[in-house]
Amino acid sequence: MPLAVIADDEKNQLELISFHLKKNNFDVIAAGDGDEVFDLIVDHRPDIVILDWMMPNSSGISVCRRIRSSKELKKLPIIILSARGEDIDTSHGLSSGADDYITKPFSPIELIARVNSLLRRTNSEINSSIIEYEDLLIDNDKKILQATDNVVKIGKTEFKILSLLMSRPENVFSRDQIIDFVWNNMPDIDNRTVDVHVSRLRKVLNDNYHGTCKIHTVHGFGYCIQNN
Amino acid sequence: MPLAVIADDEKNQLELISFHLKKNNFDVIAAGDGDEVFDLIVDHRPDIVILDWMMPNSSGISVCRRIRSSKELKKLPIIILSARGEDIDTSHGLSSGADDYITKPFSPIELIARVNSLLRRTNSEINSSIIEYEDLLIDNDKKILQATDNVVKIGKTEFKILSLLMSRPENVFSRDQIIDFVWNNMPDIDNRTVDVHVSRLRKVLNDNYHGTCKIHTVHGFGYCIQNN
DNA sequence: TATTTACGTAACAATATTTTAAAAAACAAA
DNA sequence: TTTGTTTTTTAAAATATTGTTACGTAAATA
Repeated sequence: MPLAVIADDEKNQLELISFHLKKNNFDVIAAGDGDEVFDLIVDHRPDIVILDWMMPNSSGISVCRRIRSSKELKKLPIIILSARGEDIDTSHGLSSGADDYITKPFSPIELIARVNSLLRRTNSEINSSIIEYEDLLIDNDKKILQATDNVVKIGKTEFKILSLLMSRPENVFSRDQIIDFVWNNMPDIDNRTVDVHVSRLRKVLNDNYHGTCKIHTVHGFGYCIQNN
Repeated sequence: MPLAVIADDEKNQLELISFHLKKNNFDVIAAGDGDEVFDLIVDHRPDIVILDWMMPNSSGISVCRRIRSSKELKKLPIIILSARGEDIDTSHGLSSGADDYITKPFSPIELIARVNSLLRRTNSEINSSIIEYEDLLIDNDKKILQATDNVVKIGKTEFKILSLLMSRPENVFSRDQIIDFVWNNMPDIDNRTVDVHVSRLRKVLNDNYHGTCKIHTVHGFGYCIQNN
């Protein structure tokens, strides 16, 4: 669940944006002015920030600048909201570094579309996309699993589970952790379902790959991938 | 720091644009008429050019044509400005080779957004004028697809989709990514629409080309172009 | 050992995804 | 305008994947 920090001094606007983001599976932290928002960003490390152009204390632009000049936050995706015809000259200027601009009024659909689009853009650049362990290789760009050089076809769910396990070899993941990751906290997924997918995954690996590692069951705890 | 050359015969306008670009970390060289501007471009090799439609001596459009017909400058990103009253059909303006087209009056924020967006677009691999993969060749200047040497006629949408896929062979693009690219983040394009265009693309390729690669479906993820 | 709890997996049902033809809508040219 | 082209939506059929159940087996506990 991605986390968005939004800042706008108009309470209505703030609630509206918040509502629509939440409806689309975002966690939302809302701020009413520009000073507040920077601290929130530092504390919570959101995946995206949405800033109103005009705010008390510190304008959207100035927050934006502070973000861009911070080593830690430099790459944080930022969307700026501005009213059409807002007088830019009297504000602190335009040197923003925002990734996208949306002019008010905008439709909720447009907002969500722009937010998602921006996240896709920035994610695909940042994701290193390849996870390797022993002679297994997951390529997230190509969406394939390579086992000792032959490409193995697996379903989306198995793909995600294997990605998770391989992201931290030898680390034991509980079924709940796996459900959180694969199904995004869907509350009504049965634990046994995880077993079934692991079982399928094992079968595929068994049939297509005879390397050194496999998925281990850690009784009472969960699963991990490991040698032996 | 990117360098922009701007040309406008109205001094106020010129200064305004210059001001905002500078605020946004651009270096700016300003020209007052159409003859002057071409020399400046040749001398300074800017990253982007912004031209007024109506100028003494040489119109924006004619400068634009000269740029596009120069081997060296062919790829230079160009934005054309025109007053709302100036009744120019957009297609004519764009067919002169401009990459974007803004009608006055525009807000500074819009200008900056468009400039940045254009720079992002043109920096990416996808817009390099020729994309080759196996025995397929896309020529972005001539807007044609060559399949093993015969020119194949395809629609604009199919052209763009194929461009995207071929820009990163074997990379899987989600339907949403495809929509982002082809329809410019339009929020209300149905995912099924992508399928239809891919379907048509496949048919065209099937009928006109018998090479080694084709468009693969990656169930649950999207499409990619690849051998086999 | 007997009992309880956890795990594995086959088989089936429920879902989801993809393909494509065809209708509707949008667009461009004459 | 009409005509022809391209694009988008729709919907139904074809595929593929996923989730549940049920029951056998294994491991832990007492």
